[in-house]
Amino acid sequence: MSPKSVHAPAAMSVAVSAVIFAMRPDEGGRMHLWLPLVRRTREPFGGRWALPGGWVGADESLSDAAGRTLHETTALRPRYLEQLYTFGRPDRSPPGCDDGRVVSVVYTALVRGDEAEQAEEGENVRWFRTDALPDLAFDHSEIVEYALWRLRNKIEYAHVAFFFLGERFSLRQLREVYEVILERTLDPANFRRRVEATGTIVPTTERLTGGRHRPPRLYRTEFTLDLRATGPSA
Amino acid sequence: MSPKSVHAPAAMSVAVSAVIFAMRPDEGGRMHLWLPLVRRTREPFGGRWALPGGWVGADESLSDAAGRTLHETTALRPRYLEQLYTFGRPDRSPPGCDDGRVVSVVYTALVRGDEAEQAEEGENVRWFRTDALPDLAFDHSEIVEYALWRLRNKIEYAHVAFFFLGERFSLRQLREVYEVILERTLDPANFRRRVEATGTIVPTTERLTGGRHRPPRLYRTEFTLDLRATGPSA
DNA sequence: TAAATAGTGTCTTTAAGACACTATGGA
DNA sequence: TCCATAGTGTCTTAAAGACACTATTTA
Repeated sequence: MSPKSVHAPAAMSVAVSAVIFAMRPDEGGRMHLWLPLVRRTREPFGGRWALPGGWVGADESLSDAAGRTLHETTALRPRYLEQLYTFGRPDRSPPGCDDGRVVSVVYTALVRGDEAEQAEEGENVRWFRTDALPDLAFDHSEIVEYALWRLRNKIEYAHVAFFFLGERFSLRQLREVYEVILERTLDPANFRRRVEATGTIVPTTERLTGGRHRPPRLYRTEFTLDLRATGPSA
Repeated sequence: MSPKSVHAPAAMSVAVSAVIFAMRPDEGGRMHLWLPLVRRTREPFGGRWALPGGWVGADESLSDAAGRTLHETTALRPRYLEQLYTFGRPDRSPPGCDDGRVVSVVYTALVRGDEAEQAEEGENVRWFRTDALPDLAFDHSEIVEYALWRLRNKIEYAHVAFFFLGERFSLRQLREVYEVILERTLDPANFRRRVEATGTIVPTTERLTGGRHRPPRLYRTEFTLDLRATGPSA
């Protein structure tokens, strides 16, 4: 038997959240993926960590709302912001929750490591390594898992790695982004050939000095994300 | 200057729509991609064709709502239903529209050709070839374009072609699905090798008789879509 | 036996991976 | 001069494509 048809919209709130990824070294200098979480100050899940987010304004697009709310909590302004998935199970919030039913449109954002440094951190905002996350509020653990899965797939066929890096980068830095996300090492020689063949990077005359070894050439990319390629401009 | 922060949810309605694809021959026997549209009986866009859809019930998941509303209008029960994208620009509905602001979670569904035959058709529900669509209501033309783009990409790496076919199928039928979606011909020999190598199809002892030529072997697949691979169970 | 499609074999091209080797700046 | 990493060359393997060829059923 089918459920009854619905002739009028039900009462529902629309929220946005963001999974914000950054590539940063740990204390030992090893690179990892990190994301910022905010501590909930209210029930439900008071005290638990959650993805940054908030309500969508009446005259605001979903992506604008995602950009605004993540800026309000983390002070970040990512260059990359893409819709990930919309979560709307009726039981997402525990029973007796004030907010009623909430549909969350979740975005993935990518920021550079140096941007992440500048991001405000405090008692209620903190960066976590993706391989050492606490149990999150709501279904946010599941959401992060899915965002990681999508990022790993996406990096294989889309030019998203550049969003983790600055204007100029060495091939080692680029390779490190791939290695951390794919969780395996890549042959430097083969990686170089592959990425050079795609034609998405351009060598500059600059070199990266400071290491105690031969300084690598720096590259740049004119590549700017075509949003039509990843999702409509919505 | 940033927009003001939003401390309470705004009034918004959540709707679902479905882009339902089927593979069917035209009068001349040539295969094409088709989708069912419904004629709007109310303003805005009264008389224009639109994607089937409706409101999300208060205690209904988004995918359940998508399945229910598309069944109500087309009588179809697709085996494949996947979230495509969520559209929420504030100006999606023309000004002065009764429904207020609407956020639409759009799903893609795949059905077999013989199922499509059974689907009710009438004055207000009709199948259209994807290469000969009228101007649709709202932003639905843009949505269909994006769904087509995603389908073309998806068929390259995911096992979605089987959802267009019945329990048993010849390699030619499978190849035809690929050819129609990718809009190019594929070498039969190389296609056979490629699809056999993936191990997703199993030969049966049956053959497809009736043609005036050597009858092809029929294959089947135990493959059932793992929804975790395409999107979380939401 | 002719038409038509099923199905096989094989050569070429291209991309990916393994890995040895040379190059060069800094301590 | 040695160390560490940058960067090159080359061989092997696997996959994709082109295309000739054989096989089998129905009209």
